[in-house]
Amino acid sequence: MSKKKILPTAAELEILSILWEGEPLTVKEIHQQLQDKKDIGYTTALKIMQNMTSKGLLKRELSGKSHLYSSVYKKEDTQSTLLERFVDSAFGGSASSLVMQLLGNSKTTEKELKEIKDIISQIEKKQ
Amino acid sequence: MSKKKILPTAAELEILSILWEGEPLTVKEIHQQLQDKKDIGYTTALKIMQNMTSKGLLKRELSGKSHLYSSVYKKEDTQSTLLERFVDSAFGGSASSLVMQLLGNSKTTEKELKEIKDIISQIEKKQ
DNA sequence: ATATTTGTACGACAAATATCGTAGATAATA
DNA sequence: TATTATCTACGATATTTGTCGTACAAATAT
Repeated sequence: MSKKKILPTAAELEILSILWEGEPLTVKEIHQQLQDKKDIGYTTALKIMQNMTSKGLLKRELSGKSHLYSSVYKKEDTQSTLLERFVDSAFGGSASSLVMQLLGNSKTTEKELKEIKDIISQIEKKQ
Repeated sequence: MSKKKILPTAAELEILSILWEGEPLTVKEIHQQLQDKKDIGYTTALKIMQNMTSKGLLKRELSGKSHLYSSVYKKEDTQSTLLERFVDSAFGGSASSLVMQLLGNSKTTEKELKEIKDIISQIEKKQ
């Protein structure tokens, strides 16, 4: 038992986020997209992605001279695991108090509020 | 402008969580409570708390021979900042998709669902 | 007065992460 | 063919965090 979950670090998550929008990608493409956010060297991006591959977060295939990378785990699965851990560590396991913070936060727009409402009424219907 | 926010690490957050339940506390008291979760040495807890004090996460006052520690930032403020960063990094800034994950998660109980609903209708009333 | 307990301070160390430089291989080009 | 560009592989290094051990000071107990 106990397949211990490998969770991405902050830098790794940035790379995963890019991949989830359109896999597979080369290191070059990832590096270019990363430039929008922060300024790191090509080999840094490469190294991180190589490490992620060793850890089992990414897989890759040869394409000509270079590699095409894609994520091993689905976006939703990774998000769900990260979220679970976050609720536990930052909100003592209370999902509702997390949502309370979220809705009290000025950054949560009215549009998002409506979306959240809709989600809830849909879930209610199912039960 | 731009006082950069100091965010607690995982280990630091555990200590903060204890403090938020009843400040101030001594290192000894914190260390004892930490034992429930994990087995670390006294000086480890001490060192982390000293580092947190340097960083500005904790403040302390002398009380006899020992120090009484308390948190500098309110629970809600820290949670809010952590949450904001988490939404950005793990959910591309979309709070509603975070809530969707949360509500789809089997670990979210029906009681929590109701609480979340109540929060939302309260917020709606205000607007 | 001496020994023990209780606390802090400080330094050492390991692990994980992030960062990059350089080397070497292959492909494209001049 | 010789040069340049493009990639990967492989260290080297810095930073952060977590972890203690040891030393030292002060209070307490014997």
